[in-house]
Amino acid sequence: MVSHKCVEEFGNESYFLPANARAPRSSRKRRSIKKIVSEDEDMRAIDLLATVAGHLSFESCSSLMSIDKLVNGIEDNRVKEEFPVEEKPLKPVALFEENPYQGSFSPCGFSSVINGKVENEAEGFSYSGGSDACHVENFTQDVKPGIDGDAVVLDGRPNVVVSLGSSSRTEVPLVGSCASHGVRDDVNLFSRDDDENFSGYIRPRVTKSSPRTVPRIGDRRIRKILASRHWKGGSRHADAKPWRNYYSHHQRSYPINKRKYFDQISDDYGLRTKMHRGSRRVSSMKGEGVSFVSSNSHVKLRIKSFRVPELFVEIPETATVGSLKRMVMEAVSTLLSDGHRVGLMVQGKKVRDDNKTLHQTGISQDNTHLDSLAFSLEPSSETPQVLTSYLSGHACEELSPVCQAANMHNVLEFDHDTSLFPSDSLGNKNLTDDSKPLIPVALTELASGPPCRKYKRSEQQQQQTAQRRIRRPFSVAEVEALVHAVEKLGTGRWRDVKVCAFEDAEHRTYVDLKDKWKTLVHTAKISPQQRRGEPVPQELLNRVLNAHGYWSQQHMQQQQPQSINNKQEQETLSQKEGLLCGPLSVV
DNA sequence: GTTAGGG
DNA sequence: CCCTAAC
Repeated sequence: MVSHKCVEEFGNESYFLPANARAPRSSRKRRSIKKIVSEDEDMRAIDLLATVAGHLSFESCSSLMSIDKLVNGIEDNRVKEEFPVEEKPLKPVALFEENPYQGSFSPCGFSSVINGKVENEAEGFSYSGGSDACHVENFTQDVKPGIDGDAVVLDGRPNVVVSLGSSSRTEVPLVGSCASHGVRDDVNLFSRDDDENFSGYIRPRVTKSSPRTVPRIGDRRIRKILASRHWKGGSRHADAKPWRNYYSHHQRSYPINKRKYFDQISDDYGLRTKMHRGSRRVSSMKGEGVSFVSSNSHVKLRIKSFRVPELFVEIPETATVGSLKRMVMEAVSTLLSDGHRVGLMVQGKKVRDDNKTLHQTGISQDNTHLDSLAFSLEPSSETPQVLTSYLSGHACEELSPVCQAANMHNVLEFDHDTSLFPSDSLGNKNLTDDSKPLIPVALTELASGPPCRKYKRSEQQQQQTAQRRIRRPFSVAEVEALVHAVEKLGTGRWRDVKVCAFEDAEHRTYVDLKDKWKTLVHTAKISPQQRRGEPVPQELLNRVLNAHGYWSQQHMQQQQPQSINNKQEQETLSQKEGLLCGPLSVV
């Protein structure tokens, strides 16, 4: 709560309006333009990608089909197991451990799919997506920039590539009958974790006869968009961005079961639940909804089903149904056993802090949002570092043989609930009528001169593709210093704040400070239960609100200088500024 | 180079 | 933390 008294005090003594303070930028209209441009570019990118997907699909004479039924077909074999809460140790796959974010780049750099080509931005090394483009309308598509996976090369041909989440990289040989038919028998599985970190595999393809040069269509802007999308994986906040919405829904865990099946087994689970009432045990991966059964101070949950991360399957149409079933079964089994953990969402928000009590999280016996709780399976790794694995030199070398085995193939995908496709903010109803999940399979050709040499990419690539800085949460001490500085200097003078209070903190830019202040204001406004990370003392948050309110008011008055205001006071206060920088330094 | 704001 | 328009 903002104390009126405090505000008064700040206004009289603690806050200083700089004599040269400029009108707040908020008074300048510019955002609207940017937004329009951005959306437009998004649309262009989408169009391009639609073409790609359509091409790929059409080219391979395949049609999208749901393997939902196939998934159901393996239900009888579904795994019953407990899901350990504790995380399994991550596999040491990251090449650049100091920066887990590097994993966002493909083996030879960032890859994006543009008009059927995959471009490796960093190395100027591209693949091409086969023959002439076919436009297929009403086809939804996706891009998977930066993908991880292990190529399994058998008999010189790629076989099966499965990548499940961040911590599990599993190679599952396909046991299909078509292997003997001389048809490439490769199956790719893609999985997305709950944090929008995509894991998967892009198999480049070489069209031996047409080593054409891949035009670098899609200006850099588009590639940046794609890259940017990928980075969004670290974001914790849902926003209204069309792509964001898309990913939010499609990269989230996907209920492997469908309603039909669910109904069929519901009774079974009811029984089972009773048996385990009050127990921590979870004996099923099924069931989506969760309901409460209250009694005394205990919260009792019934998990009707579990979500597993979305899977993508790529398989030749000549493969047998049986092989596909086995493959899916293996994938699911692997998913459950290899480095996944349980995720919890309450009212649409992921609960990451394992130390919070259920009550603090909002899970209480008097909780009335019975449907607001959801469990999911998710990769045990939060960061996209697995993707890094493909940055290794060996991955690049493995690429070549893979590329040699170009062939048509089909892409199947798990059927999605239409409800999972929200209308985006552009007004596009899921982009297309029978929109399907994206099928970003990059088929390309190896461009001339593979610049992808072992252990040679890092320097050049790191220069070309600026690495995202690691996340460095602000300590309470830093927050304190920031609050103090803003109290004195106000918002809008972030450079001064930096110089005065964070001069020696190399890793804190004034933009960082500005951003932190933004989040602090937000944090101060939300309920303590909704806050995450190291708790900021309420006292500090109160100061944040006070200062924010005060300076906002100052800015308002500057916009509309109706009141003559106290010119002399400003001057007086400005003179004091010099004294303020001393004790604020934070390292 | 800074600032503001959306992502 | 990133990106970028507008200064």
